[in-house]
Amino acid sequence: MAVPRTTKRDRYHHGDLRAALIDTAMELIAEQGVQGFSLAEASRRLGVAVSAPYRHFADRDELLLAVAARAGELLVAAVTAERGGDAPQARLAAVARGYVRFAAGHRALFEAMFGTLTPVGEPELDRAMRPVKEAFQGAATALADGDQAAAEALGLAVVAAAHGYAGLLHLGTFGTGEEAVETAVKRAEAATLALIAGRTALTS
Amino acid sequence: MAVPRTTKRDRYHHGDLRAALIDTAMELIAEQGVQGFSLAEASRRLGVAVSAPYRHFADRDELLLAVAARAGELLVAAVTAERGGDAPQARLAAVARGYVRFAAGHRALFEAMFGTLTPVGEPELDRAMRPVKEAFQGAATALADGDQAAAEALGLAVVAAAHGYAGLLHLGTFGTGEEAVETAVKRAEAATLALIAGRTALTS
DNA sequence: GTCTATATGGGGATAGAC
DNA sequence: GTCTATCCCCATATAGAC
Repeated sequence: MAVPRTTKRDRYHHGDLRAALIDTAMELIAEQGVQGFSLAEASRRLGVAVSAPYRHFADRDELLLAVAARAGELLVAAVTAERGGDAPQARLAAVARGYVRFAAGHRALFEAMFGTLTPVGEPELDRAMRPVKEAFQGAATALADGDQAAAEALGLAVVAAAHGYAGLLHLGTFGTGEEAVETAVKRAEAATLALIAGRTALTS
Repeated sequence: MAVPRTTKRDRYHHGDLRAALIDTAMELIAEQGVQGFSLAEASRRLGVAVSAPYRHFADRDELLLAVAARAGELLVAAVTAERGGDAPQARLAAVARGYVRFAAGHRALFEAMFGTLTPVGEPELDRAMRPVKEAFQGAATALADGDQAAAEALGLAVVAAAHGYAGLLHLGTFGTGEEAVETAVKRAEAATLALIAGRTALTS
């Protein structure tokens, strides 16, 4: 009655359960959100015992942390993929657009990175965010006239704005659907340009 | 051994279980975070059966939604309480400071409002945020020269920035402790001033 | 060292009694 | 409106098979 998991001969060892768990977790989270995800269901999908994951992760949160780190890589990729002209202003605005678009297109993963699960200022999460911040600051450097502190301040301000618009979008402030996404993206871009225009106020 | 709940005679009916549940939930959330909160524990604290809450809330999420709404009221109060001079710029900056300070001082409640729990663009949550946005937009109006759309855009931009700095603070970007809080508050204030200075770019 | 089988305890949720 | 009883799912721990 029971369906055999593989025709040949079930390998006793999965092979790469750790990576498979992260992949499956990301799928489940994308389908049902973070709270809808369970170790048990991930194990079921992979055809392993519910206790198997504990060979690779101390607990559920540790797996979620690994997921958040992977999501961070995807976010970096999304942010650097968005292209927009050569002018420094345009590049920084493009990064902000990419950030909001990622949040819109991968809502559950985005929430997995920043959601409640965060125990207490998890250093792993800040580490995952570092490349993202660097992407923003890299684009901001050209606008800072060699002033390191100014570049850092501008980059962070644009990250914060993009992050905030993403949050408002998820709250429904701009409505729902593709139209809402575009509104949020446009607003984040405009705010980026405004921050650039008024950037002398950032380092008072 | 068991402590009687009332000296006189335990009323079979609690009286105002709904309100008591919201209060207790806020306490538990403040103590242990959102994920650490359970209906069962709240029921235990109130001396009622675990099934009693279901007369007042459809499920756990519905109670959390009520908590988020209450947290929103506290946030509005915190935001309007922060005073800072008469100049429109100073008032708007004060609102932003209040927002970040609230996020810092009531982290768990703040996360309860914006955390993962949000099913899908819950309208209740956006409703809870509306007064907050209005507080920002009210302060922004004086800077918009009677332009309604400009006031709305500026207000939202400042909300977004404040929200973003709050998120970065919780991630540990500015470190931990009171020092980190002050850094985030200062940065949010500076970003507000920068957005004001460059606000013509917001409504292109 | 990696996975299975199994057991414990807790929490969410429902049905029917009071 | 609340309680008791009940079910199911899940996180986690332990012992043992491979």
